[in-house]
Amino acid sequence: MKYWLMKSEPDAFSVDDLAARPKKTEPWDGIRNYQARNFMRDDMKRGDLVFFYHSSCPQPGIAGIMKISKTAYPDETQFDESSKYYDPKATRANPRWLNVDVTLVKKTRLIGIQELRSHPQLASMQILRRGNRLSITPISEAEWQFIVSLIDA
DNA sequence: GCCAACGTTGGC
DNA sequence: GCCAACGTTGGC
Repeated sequence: MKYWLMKSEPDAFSVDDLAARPKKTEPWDGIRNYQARNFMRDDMKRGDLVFFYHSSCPQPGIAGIMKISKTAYPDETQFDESSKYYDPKATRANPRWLNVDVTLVKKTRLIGIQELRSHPQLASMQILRRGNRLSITPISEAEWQFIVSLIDA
């Protein structure tokens, strides 16, 4: 079992949006970065735990905990010409992009990026590195446990 | 709105 | 296969 952090702009899709979905479950679609796709394809398993991170917003930070409820399968939006995620080079026979399904475990208090930065135990988190743009990053077990302890504090 | 970082594209 | 140009991300 692994731990992850996945970013979303809350204007587009927030933790409250996920909470409102049937079964609190949604495909995590629209990933158009190969490294992030490969994490989903190669490393994510059912039951893996994920921090839901709000980015590009007034209060960036961790806002919830999710779990992976379905492993990677082709992202429908790549075939949809009306979608902003449409990819003309993708075909059903040869899909380029994948998504997993995520299910909300719980909303958390917002752990802001400033709070995350204030803890030396978290200094090596990829999300805190300058210029980090990767929307899916692995989290170590120690980092996971530490952040969970912050949530409960 | 600024700007640093970095992935992608395309000409050669 | 190199690398400059360009586009996007995301914190501030």
